[in-house]
This record gives sequence, C-alpha cells and structure tokens, in this order.
Amino acid sequence: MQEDSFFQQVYALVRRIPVGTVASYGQIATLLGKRRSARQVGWAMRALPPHSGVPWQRVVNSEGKISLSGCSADLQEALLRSEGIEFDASGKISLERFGWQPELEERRLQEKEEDER
DNA sequence: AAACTGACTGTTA
DNA sequence: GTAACAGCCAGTT
Repeated sequence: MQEDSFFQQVYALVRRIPVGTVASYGQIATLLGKRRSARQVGWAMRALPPHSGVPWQRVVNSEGKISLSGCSADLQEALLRSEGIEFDASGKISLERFGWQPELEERRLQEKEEDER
C-alpha cells in the first residue's frame, strides 16, 4: 500500500474534488481509465485511515446516495451538509446540481484566462 | 492456492 | 418498480 498503486491514484483524484461537489465511485474509476472498477474505489475509501486528508465524504454512488450504513453514513451526510450540499427527501443528492464536472472546470479556467488576456 | 467478500455500476429480464 | 449477473480487484479467510 504505497507508491502509485491504484489506491494512491484514487486518493490523488479524490483530493481534487472541489468543496461542495460530489463524484461517484464509477466516475472516479472512469477518470482513472478503469471504467468498471468502481468497487475498487470503494475499497480504497474503506482502507483510508481517519486523518488522511482525503475528502472521502465527497464520493457517493451513481444514484447520488450514500453507500454506507450506520453512523458512518450519518457522519458523511453531516460533512456534506456542512459543505453546502443538499439532500432531497429520500436522502439523495442531485448530481445535476452537485456532481463534479472536471471538464466544466477546465472550461471555466480557459474562460478566465481569456478574460484576463 | 482457492474461495469469499465488498463504501459499485451498467445491462438485461 | 425489482432482481440477477458480469466485470473489476485488494484484502481476508
């Protein structure tokens, strides 16, 4: 569990998820070029030590729901709410509103550069 | 070494 | 709407 293992790649990517947005396990896997390795992303999150600095709470399943059970789920929801993310009546996050969109980020960056030019 | 277990997901029925 | 299944792979029996 070191070097540039799959887990490390996952952590590096999860660290880039902006505050107030969420990504799905599958999305992380896809961005890493492992389209069907969502489960391993879940493993990576599970293996995470408590004070790793990785914003694990920003990773939810493809429905926009929390995939944990028990008190861990409560913690995740609390963390996300504190970041400004809202849940609907069924405990679901609107990926439309809060989903991480790396491509849009790039676009915004480009637009900003154009403005400054 | 083999079988089993998941913080998953898209497809198929 | 539900259910089964395949694909993926690290860790744990």
